[in-house]
Amino acid sequence: MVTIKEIAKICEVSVATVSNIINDKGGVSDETRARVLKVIQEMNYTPNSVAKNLKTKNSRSIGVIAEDMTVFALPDIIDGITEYCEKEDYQILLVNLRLYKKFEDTYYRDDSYGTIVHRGIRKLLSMQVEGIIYVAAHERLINVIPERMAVPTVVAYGFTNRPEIPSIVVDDTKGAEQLVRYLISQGHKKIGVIAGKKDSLHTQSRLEGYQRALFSGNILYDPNLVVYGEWDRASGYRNTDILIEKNVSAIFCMNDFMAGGTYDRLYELGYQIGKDIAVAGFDNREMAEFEKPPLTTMGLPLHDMGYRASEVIIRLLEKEKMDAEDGIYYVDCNFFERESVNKFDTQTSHIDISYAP
Amino acid sequence: MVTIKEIAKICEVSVATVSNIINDKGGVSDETRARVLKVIQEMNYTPNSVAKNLKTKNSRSIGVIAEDMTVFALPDIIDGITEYCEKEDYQILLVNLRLYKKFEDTYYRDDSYGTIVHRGIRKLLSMQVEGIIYVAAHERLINVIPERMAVPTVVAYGFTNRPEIPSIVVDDTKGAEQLVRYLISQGHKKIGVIAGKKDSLHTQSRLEGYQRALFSGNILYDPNLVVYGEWDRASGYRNTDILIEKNVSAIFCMNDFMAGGTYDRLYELGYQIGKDIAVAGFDNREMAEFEKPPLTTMGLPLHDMGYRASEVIIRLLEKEKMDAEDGIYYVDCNFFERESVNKFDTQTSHIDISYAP
DNA sequence: TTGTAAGCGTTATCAT
DNA sequence: ATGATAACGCTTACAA
Repeated sequence: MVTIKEIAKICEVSVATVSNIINDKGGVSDETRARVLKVIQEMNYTPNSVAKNLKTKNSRSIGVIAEDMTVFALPDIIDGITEYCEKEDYQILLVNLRLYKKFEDTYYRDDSYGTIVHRGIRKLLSMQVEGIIYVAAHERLINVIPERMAVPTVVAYGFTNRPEIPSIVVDDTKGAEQLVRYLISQGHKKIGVIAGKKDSLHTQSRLEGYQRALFSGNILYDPNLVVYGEWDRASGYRNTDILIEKNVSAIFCMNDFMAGGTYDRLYELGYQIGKDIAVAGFDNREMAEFEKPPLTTMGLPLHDMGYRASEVIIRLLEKEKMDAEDGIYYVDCNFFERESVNKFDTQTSHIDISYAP
Repeated sequence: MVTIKEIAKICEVSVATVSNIINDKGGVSDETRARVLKVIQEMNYTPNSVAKNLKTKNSRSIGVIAEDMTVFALPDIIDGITEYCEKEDYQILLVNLRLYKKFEDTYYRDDSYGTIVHRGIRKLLSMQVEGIIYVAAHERLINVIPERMAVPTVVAYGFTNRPEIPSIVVDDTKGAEQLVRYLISQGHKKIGVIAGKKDSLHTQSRLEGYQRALFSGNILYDPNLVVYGEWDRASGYRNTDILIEKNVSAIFCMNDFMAGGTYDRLYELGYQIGKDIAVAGFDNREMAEFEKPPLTTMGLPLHDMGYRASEVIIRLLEKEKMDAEDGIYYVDCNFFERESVNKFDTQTSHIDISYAP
């Protein structure tokens, strides 16, 4: 690798001059600048940013800790991170914890993986990253970030409860509210819910969104219309019957997988989705588009959360104040209107197989 | 950040001694070692690897250039890369080119994106990566890698035609052969193929695998039984009729999307997949598992390719010779036997709606 | 306008 | 067994 010293020697100037030219400090004659630039070009010289970093103490790099790259949310989040970082000319050091691969679905119950996280952080810090973005594999409370981090840190797709460590999360409540408002706008009043696991943050927020939409639509909230699933297709299938018995005209499933199960069951029961009954999902997983009929769903703002996370951390690096007082940034979902929601006409009753109360 | 100098001062030894202790050079009394180690612990000192890198000229980091993180193949490939790199204690610098986002599906027709790639490479090189892994978004000939790369380079999920730049690719031929052999083992002889685009490398290799399987099964290769699609669901749907007219007992779709289209059409036609007729896919996309019935398919060895890519490049760094003579490493697919392939009994004829020749 | 030299945090050589 | 010191490639006062 050619160094600044060699360029200087060839040009018969000092390294300081070369350095000044590279970094656009003034005070260099046009003649020498041209000569030096030409040689730099010819020699294909690129400054060694390790040396530069050592001297100037800014690495223009940020560390990204991914709980598990292969979980569906991560690639888009990281994509968003990289987009903004590229604009601001920051490099990314990636640490993939592979938590799902290592512990399957259980790692987040205790904090036993804390030491793995700490190791990742140390590594990144030793490489002089200026900030760290921790990307959770699913949204929950992240409490493995050490006290007194040496560099600004933000958590994407997870909460921290610590104002000094901003979190970037999905605005589940608003997303669900918007989705259910849409259902209501199509004439639905009796809207069943297949919720996720009861202790999930997503479940709680989305339920609140549902309740808000009902309220603003002047519809009584009937707790009997919400049942809890396990986020998987089977539980969507299983819970559909309960809601059908209650004679709902629309079913809001809190994720697309469960909506898939609802599709399956509804199909067996002889319903035509998008005609006899409405189904809506959440997340906008790849399959949503390929269901028959294509599933209307509320897409997670994965890319936008990553983008926002970069914005927040880079603003932190540049010492500007944050705008979210409590350090929580809610990012809006994206609505995908497809074909699974029919207009509901109160006059026309739909197929009714209710067991009658 | 605490430095080695401060540790030295506190311990009243020289920095050289501290350095020797950290790096396990001998010649230090147990007494001082213990004392220094204790202080290092207490002060939570981590060596600055930028400085270390500058001095020793090995960064233990490799650059990963991803054509587009959000394309389905990439996360698993990168996961494989990170797994091996973690074992070997190499760090990853990630550059996400975002080619699909920037150019949609056309960028790979010309090499106009070459300058974007070069910029990424320069950046990585300036950060002193010891090697570069280029990860293509879909398998094809990659000819944007500059001549005379300053560090070892390998391409994952793409060909280079340059022995000095090894490529890691899917063994499509073997995968297809294995899949079709399986079909044959289930009694199928008249096996239709919905191929991908005719000019695709995947199509050509998978077709060869099909032919090899037929040959070893002593079955005549009938070119009329292969039709070409566009890799999308619609073309699977459309081409199904052609094959059905030919009275095939099994359909091998060269990807899962087209298999989905075949499912749709077969369903309309009144066939029971996995009973009246067999369907097999390729790729093992997420949806394959959720089709009804679950689709038997040949999974792409994404993770394994990434893992192998790291192995190859790290071996290159350590100057060991490669084992693939021409620099191409074929990685085996993984078979997923599910429920879409029935045993075919020659005695029993299946539903026949052929238009009769 | 250009050059000299110190220093960033390490490791490595050579003394002591 | 330990320490002084040069060097890695760069930036930056400051001097010329």
